[in-house]
Amino acid sequence: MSENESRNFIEQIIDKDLEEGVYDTVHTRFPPEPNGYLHIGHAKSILLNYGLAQKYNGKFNLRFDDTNPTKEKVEFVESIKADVKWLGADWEDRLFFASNYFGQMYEAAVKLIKKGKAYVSDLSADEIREYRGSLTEPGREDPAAKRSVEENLKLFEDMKNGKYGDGEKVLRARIDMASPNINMRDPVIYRVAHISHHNTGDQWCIYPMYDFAHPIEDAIEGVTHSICTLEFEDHRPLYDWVVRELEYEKPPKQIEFAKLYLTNVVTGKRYIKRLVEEGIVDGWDDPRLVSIAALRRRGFTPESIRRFVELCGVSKSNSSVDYAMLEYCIREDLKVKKPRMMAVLDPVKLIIDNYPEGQTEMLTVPNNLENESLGSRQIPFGRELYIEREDFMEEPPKKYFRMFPGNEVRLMNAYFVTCTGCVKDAEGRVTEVHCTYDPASRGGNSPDGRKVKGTIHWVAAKEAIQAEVRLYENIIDEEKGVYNEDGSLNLNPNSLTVLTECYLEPAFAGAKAYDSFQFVRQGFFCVDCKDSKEDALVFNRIVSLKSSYVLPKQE
RNA sequence: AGGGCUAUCGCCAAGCGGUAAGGCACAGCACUUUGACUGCUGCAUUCGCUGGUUCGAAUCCAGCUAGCCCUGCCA
Repeated sequence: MSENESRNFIEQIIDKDLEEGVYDTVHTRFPPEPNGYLHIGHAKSILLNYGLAQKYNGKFNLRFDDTNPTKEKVEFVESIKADVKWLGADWEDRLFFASNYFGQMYEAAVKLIKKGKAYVSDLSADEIREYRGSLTEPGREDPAAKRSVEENLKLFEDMKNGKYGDGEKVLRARIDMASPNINMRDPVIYRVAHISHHNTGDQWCIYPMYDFAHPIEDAIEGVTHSICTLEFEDHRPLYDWVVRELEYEKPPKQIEFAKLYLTNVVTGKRYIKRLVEEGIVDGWDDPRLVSIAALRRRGFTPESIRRFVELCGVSKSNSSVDYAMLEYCIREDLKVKKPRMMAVLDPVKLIIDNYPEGQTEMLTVPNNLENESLGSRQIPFGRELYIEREDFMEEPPKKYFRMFPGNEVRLMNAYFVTCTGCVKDAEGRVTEVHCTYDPASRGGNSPDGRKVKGTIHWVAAKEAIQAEVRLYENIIDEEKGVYNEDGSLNLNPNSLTVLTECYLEPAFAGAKAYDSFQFVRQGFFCVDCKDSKEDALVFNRIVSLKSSYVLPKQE
């Protein structure tokens, strides 16, 4: 790391800690609860934690914070592991489960009881809420708060041994019922739940609460900087209380940062759930969503997401990053890494009248002019081609320099052609565009040095692969924002357009799921995996190139 | 008198008492085997507001204002 690089506020804290000897190493963790799928917001946390470990030559753990069996499933454990791995965060051999510490947590609770810092309460959930007071009024002491250590020990053991039903008893930390911070008003730290746990099965019927469990998990693993989001700021005094009362040496320290929000994107679980249930999207990995799986399916690379998170920065102010920033990152990444291919999305036939009928020739074209290491490929060229409907205009506006009668353009990497006219159907719709070619201009340059202003892409009609292309746009209408006045989601009805008559270069025949490509003037495409049938290539258009189709403004 | 946090360009974000970095977006020009890409140029006399301290304040102090979070036996 370079000295003059500016450091974010977390790095500044770490620098200070290292300098003052508070810690002599950096150890971070990503602690998801396995209760759903990861999204772009989690990516920020993962990459932030992993990045810090890398930067300071420290360690990074992946830990499942599975202390509430009512919400957790193994299915999510697997998808989370896959997503974290895909993003490139390497936890090496440090994959942990909070549930594996249940024994130590139980002992920690016993220790608190012995110190007189915790007691078993008989209050119901409703009563506890009532006793807790309100934002402006202090809470009242729990009637059970004065129980003896011996009695608490016995009761807690009974809780563990299944003597009580769900909700009958809880263990509370004895802190301060009058604290202005509601989290400190004798928080519940253990509850009874007779439910099978995905990892520990029926071994336990009491489970620790997050506020109690999390600092212990961090301490056990030797985590130094426990990074979480802003809403936990109020919990920090409790975090500190737990590690202090449990007398850990070099206790971990909690640091909070602002979550990543994207403009005009739904990240709330309940909204996504609704979109899925109502069939508006086709699942948690629908390309219009921003789950990690959706981004992957849409062709985003791990590198592009890493870059994005890096560009967003880290701070404590709530903010919403412009979606255009994400698109910029994938464009940047793909444009030097991927071949630039040709595809015609809205085809019209182009017939070269002076090209021999039945002849096909192979042309060698560079894959990417900016990256020679990508080599070149062979593409077929023939008498009949497909070009983009918008690349021909019978009566062109000013400054239009693609195809129109009498104009000469370059077929990219092929020949110069001069438009001679078009054929229209009964409705006046152009069905064929005609032209003649200059055989001397093979490869796209004329030996006499004459220039053309326009270059267009094309695909040989006979050899082209017909594919279905799905164009995904943001599911939220960008003009109106995320919510309507009544609080409902403001959905964009055109968020998915399916084009069935699209023609791609034959080179795509071998494309695999998740392969992404850059297309000349048309953005980036990714081979979809989910719905692709055996013999059909389905492409998702992922990002459009800015203003690629825009004609000059007409006066 | 409930507590905590935040406020710098349309969107992120540096800045940590010495006179407003950078990126995205946007606009213009140039270049171009696509009008993309690339390159260049432009884009906050001003840092939520009002006072104060200082030779000097986005940075320190005071008082306001606005936004976010907190009354789960969720995390």
